[in-house]
Amino acid sequence: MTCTEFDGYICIDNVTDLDLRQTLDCGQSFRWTENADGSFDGIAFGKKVRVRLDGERLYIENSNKADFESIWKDYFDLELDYGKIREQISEIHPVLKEAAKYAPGIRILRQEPYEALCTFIISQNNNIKRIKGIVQRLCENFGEEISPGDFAFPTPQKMAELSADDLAPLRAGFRNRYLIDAAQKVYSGEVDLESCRTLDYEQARKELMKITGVGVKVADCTLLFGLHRIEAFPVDVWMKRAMDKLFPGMMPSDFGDCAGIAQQYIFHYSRMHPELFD
DNA sequence: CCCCAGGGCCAGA
DNA sequence: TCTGGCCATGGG
Repeated sequence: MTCTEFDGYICIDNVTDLDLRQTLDCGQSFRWTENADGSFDGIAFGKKVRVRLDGERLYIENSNKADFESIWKDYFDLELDYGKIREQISEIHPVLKEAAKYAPGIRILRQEPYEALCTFIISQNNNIKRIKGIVQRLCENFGEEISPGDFAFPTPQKMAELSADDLAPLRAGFRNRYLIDAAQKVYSGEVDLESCRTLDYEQARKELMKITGVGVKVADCTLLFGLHRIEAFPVDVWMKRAMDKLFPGMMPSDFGDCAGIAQQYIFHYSRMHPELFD
């Protein structure tokens, strides 16, 4: 994998096990939109880019080599061998092998922890389309405008000075006060997101669950998608159905130390095959 | 009118 | 510990 810089864009070659739609539109991030030509526009870590995949070449527009090293290499998790992990987890169960083969281009993004926390607070008892709208309004109203019409995800500092009523324009309903509590506890240091990278898993969960509105599932999603704890295995309504129908008798702990990656294969496979659960 | 959506809180067993 | 009602909002 080498990164070459051109005028205003970069090209990374030998990128395998990556499909942009499978990775950016599979319910782990809510800030990417697909263009008619298959490229995606998105904002992460305060940078607006357009990404495009041509065979094993990943193009990132509006970027440079320094940002690749400090942001995008990790964001797309390009240093983890997903082919090898798929081989490992395919041994666990034949249906998991099938699910992994169905969408081999899924990768677990390394998003900003605070953004993952907030977006999955918003996700509760909600659907992906509406989650995207609320996240967009959150950024437009309270994030820094990094270029005309483009907004970074708001900082905990900015959100901590707001009240739940200030979030009314989001139309997020009962989740408003959860977002404010998250901002205040992260900003004050009462909840230390960075510590959750290395804490014992149960302790990391407890740390996040100090926040009102963060239960087991939101904590697991934050750990998986924001802190790259790939042993996390978030169980939502889709995963409950999948566990009952496709993996009877199995538990999250049966999916090993890359359970989170297995979880994404299963989640995506289940969403694409709703007829399995009729 | 109904039901559901990448849940969590709270009260009452 | 486990369960059911409730929570705002919008789409089907």
